[in-house]
Amino acid sequence: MDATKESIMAAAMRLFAEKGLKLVTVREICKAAKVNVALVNYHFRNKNGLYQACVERLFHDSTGEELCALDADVTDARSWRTAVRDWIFGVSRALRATRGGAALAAGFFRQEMVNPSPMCDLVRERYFIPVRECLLRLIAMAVEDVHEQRRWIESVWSQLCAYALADASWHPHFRPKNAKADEWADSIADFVYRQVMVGMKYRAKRSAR
Amino acid sequence: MDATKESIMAAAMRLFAEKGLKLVTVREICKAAKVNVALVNYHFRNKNGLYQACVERLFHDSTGEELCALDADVTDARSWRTAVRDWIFGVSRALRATRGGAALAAGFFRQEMVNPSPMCDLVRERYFIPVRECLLRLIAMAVEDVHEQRRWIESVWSQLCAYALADASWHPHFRPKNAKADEWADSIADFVYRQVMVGMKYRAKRSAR
DNA sequence: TGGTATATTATACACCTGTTTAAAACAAGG
DNA sequence: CCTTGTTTTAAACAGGTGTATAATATACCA
Repeated sequence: MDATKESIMAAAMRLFAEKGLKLVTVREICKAAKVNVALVNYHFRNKNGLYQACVERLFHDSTGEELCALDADVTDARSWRTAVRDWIFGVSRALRATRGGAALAAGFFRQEMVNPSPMCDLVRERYFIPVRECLLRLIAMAVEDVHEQRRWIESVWSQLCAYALADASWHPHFRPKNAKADEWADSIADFVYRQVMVGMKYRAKRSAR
Repeated sequence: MDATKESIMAAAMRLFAEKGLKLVTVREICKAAKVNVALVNYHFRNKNGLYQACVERLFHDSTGEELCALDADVTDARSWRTAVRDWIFGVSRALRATRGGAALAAGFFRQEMVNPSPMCDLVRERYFIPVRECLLRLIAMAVEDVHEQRRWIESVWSQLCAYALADASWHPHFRPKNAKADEWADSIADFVYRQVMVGMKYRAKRSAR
């Protein structure tokens, strides 16, 4: 019954994540899913409906749940540091995942970031904002000024996103030769972590909460 | 004579910068240029030829020339600091230009970065690399380790690029309310500058050169 | 087994894509 | 004037796009 529906969604997710809504054709999806062209309209109303279904599923079982709770157990400077580090490495690896659901989410994210579809809002509210909020809470434990907090978030976020946004064919040109892609990316994440550690110092606040 | 040729190129540049090679149609360009559809093939061989002509012109009178010479006059710590600052603000403003040739260059850059065309190499060699090389020379005056130099470049570059890469519709969501776009972007550029100043210290080297 | 609802198929529709062609308009020099 | 070379035009080409339709196949329950 919905075996074909699943087959279509699987192919669609892969292709949409790779090329975005506009550059993927319905026939392309159906050929990859080995089903008739009319079935996407039958099961999903139209191309946009299929895209919408993909986004909703992908960000319903929200990919970044553990990234939103990293600030929960912070009690002292040491746990704060590990939380920050886990967040940075978690986001870094999520954004450049190449396999599994995380890779699909990263693809949709990249597409929506650069070429927003009507589903852009959902992706933002359901994924970006919550994940960033967690980092905001962590940073708020160390930085007083609200604007400075935002600048720090933007700093960390943009450095990690750059890898996901730039097409993969660019990376080799901006990387030391003889350096493996993953190792270099991790070394950059570590650099961001060190930046944060140098730039701010955790201090326990008993005031709010 | 070449009045129509110019008209076509002007319209094409604007549209390519906005939507990229694949999402712009020949008819769309010709309608904007108020010329017949066949003229783009007559004057530029085909759609790709037109795109190629746009890129070549745009990056021939290379937009970022002054950004490549900022390290020339550095003699002491103070001139080094202003050179770094000028580079950061120069690149930041170039990448988010909204008018003139710089805006077109920024658009093509964004498109090539995310959805590379066959002209990607030219854009990289003629624009990215030289501009980044200048920052590399500046950083090399303060940081010994070669890998650390690269990480710094990547750090600065990615933070500035993030603004250009993310679609403009995203920015309002990641910005303090009541903050004007340009002011906020400048404040981020200043933040990057401060990061660099905190992270490294200029020291005169009489060794090489 | 027959009947009904669901799922799938092949095909067609109207429109858009980049590109081509042959005819027309134009320029300028003899 | 006519001729020659260049530019512009309208029309058409072959192929691709999303979507709709009517006919078939399949499932499942009475």
